[in-house]
Amino acid sequence: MPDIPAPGKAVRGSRSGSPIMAMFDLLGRRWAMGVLWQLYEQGPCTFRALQDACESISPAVLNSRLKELRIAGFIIHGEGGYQVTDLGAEVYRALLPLSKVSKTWAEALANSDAGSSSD
Amino acid sequence: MPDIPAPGKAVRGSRSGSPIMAMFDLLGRRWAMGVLWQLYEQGPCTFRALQDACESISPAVLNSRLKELRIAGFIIHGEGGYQVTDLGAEVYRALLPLSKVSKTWAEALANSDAGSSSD
DNA sequence: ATAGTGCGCTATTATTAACATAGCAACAGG
DNA sequence: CCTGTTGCTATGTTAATAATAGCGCACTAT
Repeated sequence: MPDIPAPGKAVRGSRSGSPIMAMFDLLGRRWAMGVLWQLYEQGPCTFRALQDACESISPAVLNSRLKELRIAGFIIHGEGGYQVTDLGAEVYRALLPLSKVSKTWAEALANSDAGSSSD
Repeated sequence: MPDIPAPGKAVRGSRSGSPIMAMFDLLGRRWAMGVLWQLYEQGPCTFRALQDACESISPAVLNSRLKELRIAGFIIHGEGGYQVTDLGAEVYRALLPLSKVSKTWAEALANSDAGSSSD
């Protein structure tokens, strides 16, 4: 198991482990944000339900991300299956602005596509 | 050149290409958020200055991320070197809540570490 | 013309992460 | 015992990233 990023320890982009860089290191891995996002939206669910929600994630990667997010304290594996913690929910909410921008992005691309062929 | 994620096209986590999943696919790559973050903080700068700011990014990866972010429309390569676009600045601002949570995370870890040995 | 500098990258090789698929061990119900 | 579901691991393959060296270009000074 590779080391899990955490504030205070050397991470990608910051040898001193600045919190934001540790966060980037943790969430900047394949499926990390997607898993957290889906887990929040689905509510507590099983490994396989989460795997389904992600459409095409392999169990090995899902397990890695779950382990990392669990050690980070963003999710737990309790009664009703996997679920986000309070901290995890905060992270989810911190991703909401990104969702908003992504829609702006989609519109910007739609406009530039429409304009590039006719004008 | 591998394909760059964009809303509307099949991406990791969404075959239909939902904007947020496209965003996750784009930003969920090594260094992607870090590069955008540093570029915004540094202001317009050269390839090598940006490489320095990232402490330990290889030129190949930096170039890949820059290409992807450029195609996405988050950054441009103009007069003063590389710099974020208006859309890129919006993405940066959307990452600010994540920075805030990362500090909460750091404190949570510090507290749990302090408590785990004595209690 | 030549040498030096900084620029944005590319080439190369090695290592690591991720993918895809199959399947295990544990538990529950019948 | 048989079937189904659970969380998860093993395996072989492919893609991504790392680490380092260095290229071609433009500019400057000599």
